Amino acid sequence: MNLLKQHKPTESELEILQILWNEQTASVRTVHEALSKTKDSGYTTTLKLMQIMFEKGLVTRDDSNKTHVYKPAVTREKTQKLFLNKMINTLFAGSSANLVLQALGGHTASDAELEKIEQLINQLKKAK
Amino acid sequence: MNLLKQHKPTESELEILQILWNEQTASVRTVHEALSKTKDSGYTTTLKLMQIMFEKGLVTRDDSNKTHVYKPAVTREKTQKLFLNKMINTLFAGSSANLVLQALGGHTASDAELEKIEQLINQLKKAK
DNA sequence: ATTGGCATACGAAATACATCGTATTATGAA
DNA sequence: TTCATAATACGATGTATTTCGTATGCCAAT
Repeated sequence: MNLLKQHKPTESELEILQILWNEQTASVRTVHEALSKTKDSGYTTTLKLMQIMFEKGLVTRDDSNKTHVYKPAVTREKTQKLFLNKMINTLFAGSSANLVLQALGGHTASDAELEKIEQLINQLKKAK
Repeated sequence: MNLLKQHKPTESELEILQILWNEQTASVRTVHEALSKTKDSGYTTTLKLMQIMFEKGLVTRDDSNKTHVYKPAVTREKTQKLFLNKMINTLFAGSSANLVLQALGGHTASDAELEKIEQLINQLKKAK
């Protein structure tokens, strides 16, 4: 239970974080309801997971009321970066560009999204 | 032990696959030597992992000699795609463009790499 | 032929993760 | 007040993963 460094969330923890990031704030019940759409595990499973996440420092909670209210304690961006780094290192030989090429190749992005990416590239090129 | 669908390699298995992808072909000894640079677990640990990977179908091996020779049975590309998909879904709200933006933002890519990405984007735009 | 070294096979322990059942507690309605 | 409902706490189980120790076989050099 390291409180200093960001824990690498597990698969299930990520599913829960996703919901918290969207809702900002949620009870176990709310999270469980949302999870149920794509998964079928019991309520106490969700509860237990969120309790563990609390111990790990992945979420905070307000327990002043009977029904505790949870918030994410790590940002989506930081977590994305954590996993991207890991992935770039273990799967893309350290090259972020490799990852980008693979991601763009395999999945279709909308025109608007492509525009955004192009803009970012132009910015990056200017910054040199 | 599903022989049909690609297994999702574990963390340790990915480390081994990386080495096999680079070397094309390697004995347990070779893999273990390479692993030792960044990790310190025993030789039999590496051996056992590679045996399990063989059972899962992640690698093939030639056991006609005393020292078995292993090859990757899954491609780097397929595996990259596997993890990218998972990641895009669980961390980037299903948007590959989000992932690309984050990856480009956080890591610096070389000019040449940016060029390649730009070219790909142009191709994608034309294809519509 | 013996022996030392390196290889594989395999069982078993240690850890992490996901899941659930049961006990207990708080709350609001009858 | 009593009781049903819904929430939390927590222990226990099951499974996957990582790790290692020990047994055993093979081969080459003495």
